[in-house]
Amino acid sequence: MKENGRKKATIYDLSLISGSSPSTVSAVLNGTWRKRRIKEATAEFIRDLAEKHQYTANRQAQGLRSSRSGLVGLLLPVHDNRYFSSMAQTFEAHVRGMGQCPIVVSASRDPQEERETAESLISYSIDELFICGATDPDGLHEVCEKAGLKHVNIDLPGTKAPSIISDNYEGGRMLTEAIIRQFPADRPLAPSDLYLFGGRNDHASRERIRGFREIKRELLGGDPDFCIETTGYSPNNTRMAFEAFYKREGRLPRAFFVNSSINFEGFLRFMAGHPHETFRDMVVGCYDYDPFASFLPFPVIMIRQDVEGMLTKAFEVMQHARTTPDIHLIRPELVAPRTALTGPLDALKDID
Amino acid sequence: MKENGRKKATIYDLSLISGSSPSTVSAVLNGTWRKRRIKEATAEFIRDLAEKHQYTANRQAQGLRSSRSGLVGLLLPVHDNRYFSSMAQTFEAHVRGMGQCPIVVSASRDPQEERETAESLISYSIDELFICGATDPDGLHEVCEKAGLKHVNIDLPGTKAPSIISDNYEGGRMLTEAIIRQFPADRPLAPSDLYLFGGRNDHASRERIRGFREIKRELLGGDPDFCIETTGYSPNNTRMAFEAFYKREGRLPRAFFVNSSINFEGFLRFMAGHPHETFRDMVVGCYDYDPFASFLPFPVIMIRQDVEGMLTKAFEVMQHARTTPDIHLIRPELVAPRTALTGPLDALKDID
DNA sequence: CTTTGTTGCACAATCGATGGTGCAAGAACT
DNA sequence: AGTTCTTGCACCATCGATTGTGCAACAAAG
Repeated sequence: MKENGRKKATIYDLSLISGSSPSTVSAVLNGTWRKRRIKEATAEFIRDLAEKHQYTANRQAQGLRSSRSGLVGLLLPVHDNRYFSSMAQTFEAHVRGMGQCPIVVSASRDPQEERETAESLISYSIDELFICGATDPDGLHEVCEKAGLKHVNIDLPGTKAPSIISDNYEGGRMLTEAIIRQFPADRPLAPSDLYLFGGRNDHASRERIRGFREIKRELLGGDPDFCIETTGYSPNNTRMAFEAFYKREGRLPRAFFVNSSINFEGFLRFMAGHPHETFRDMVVGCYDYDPFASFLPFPVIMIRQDVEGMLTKAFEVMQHARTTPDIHLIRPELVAPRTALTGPLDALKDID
Repeated sequence: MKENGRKKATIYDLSLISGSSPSTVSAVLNGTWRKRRIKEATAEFIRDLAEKHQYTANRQAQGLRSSRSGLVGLLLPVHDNRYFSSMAQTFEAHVRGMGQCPIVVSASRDPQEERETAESLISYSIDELFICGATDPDGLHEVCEKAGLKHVNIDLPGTKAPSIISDNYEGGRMLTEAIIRQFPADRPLAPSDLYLFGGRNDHASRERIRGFREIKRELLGGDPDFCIETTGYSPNNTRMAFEAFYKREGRLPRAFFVNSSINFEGFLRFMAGHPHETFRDMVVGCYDYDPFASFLPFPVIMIRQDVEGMLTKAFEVMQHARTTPDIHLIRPELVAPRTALTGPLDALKDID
């Protein structure tokens, strides 16, 4: 009906139609009108007009003037993985709940790319940045700091901004203990039967390994160095580590701990090249949860990090604007084999 | 060293320092300076200054003036799933490759939320919108159209904008045929042995079902209606469908086709409540690929949609600014059981 | 009837970049 | 020397909102 042809209505359009000034229209539509002592009736009238003309504010103009964009960023290593994608899903729900707009980007665990990505987000004047699993949190801190951008670390800690991370030490212990207890007392695990694959020299890996080694010593009475193979985070390197092991030993370890589902995917690649029988009597623990992985043909014990808990804490820390580099540990959850947990997907309304 | 204390440098700052006018600085830094006949030397000088002061343009101001933001949107149903998260990953690479900024959001397969999300993106003046798996593509079309926003549909077609979708009919046939051929000739599948679970009344499901039924008739000589159970896309409804089936029949079908990995997750929930033996001699086909699902304790044949191919096509269509609602079919790939394909993750550099 | 307050709004500067237009200085040409 | 180009840039309006300030009009107080 209206002349709402192609271009969006602005406060100036509404100003002309309503006979009020642009500033009045602006105040009414952004909620500051009481402070400006604008009559209820005027406000009412303008609000109706806005609705009728489907007015929505131009966020760029708003942002330019107020230097707040309404954008909240989440920087991930990658999307394509259950842990990070559920982080994205949960993050989005939080941000939308606050009336802001989520913007999720990945930076491939590359310090340079991390910084450039952050710069790029900053050029859009994002209001806050959640840094998840960054390789170089302190480098990112500098970039953010210089731009006056509030930020917290998630999953991997930095030394200059608050960090919310999984309790990797405890998680490592829980998972390792669960692996060990999976074996009956009559054919118990020897220290050299239990390996750890994956991870690199980051805080998370180190803590998990610390937990792994400690509990091995406690429960198995030993903890040889050669049982630790840090392969980095690439699936292919992980596969090659398993191939090498297999070639060397003629078999797989009776049990092993994989540092993440991405490393576990490397093991899948190994599996693809070997027959079913290779994987009997084997127990795997994985520091990540993936529902399909939980049902593989051998017992897979998993750790599910408390994504909801971590993000809730992260938003809380962000609000209180603490800039002290405290570290908050969030306890993860042990997931028994053959377990299908519910997740963010279950929030979907399923209409047909 | 410089006074680059807290606030970012603007063209005005550089203008003062360089002695050139803001418009000259602007032209130099945005590349239009040749058109404006600015001396090479001047340009050089200003570029150096910009670098020294770490100048980056304020995208909001740019966007406000030019009504182009450099943001490119991808609207997904959900993040938390291998198909969509790999869509996000690939999308991001494309967009970044074009020097733009990706913005990926999900809308839970809810038509209302889809529209509101699009409106919200529009208020940021995004330049293009890729609509993936939308429940109501035509509703979204209207919203975009009204704002003059270029858009294409992916995964689920609309009737008013170009669409790039998986060849669901062919994929349905391929997958069904592969399931059937998994059974040896001496104990072949009967028509009533092969079911289909999941999906709703959308284009993708309909086409897959059409392929499923046709090939059943061709190869098995029959195709009873009761073998189709459309359960929607929620894991829980899918689980309940399997529970009901199991209670009714006292067993599972010898083989079934699940419409998506999300429905497959519903089956996992069923599995969690039943012992291993329940799942012997069973074959599953799933219209989606997940590496872990491929290694479950029974043969799982999967379809991998050609995410890279679909997006490449989508960007191409977007560029050519076709607005005719053509439908482009992209052939998916059949994935044999126990297969670990490489994906976007493999592009990561893995440094340690 | 003046003085002092309050109410309700309009005006105009501003955020940082873009792009049309104008204009001086020097070159080229007659 | 006078006219016409060309070169190289400066000026200024503009995008759509926000916000500090000013000021009528009317009410209340003295």
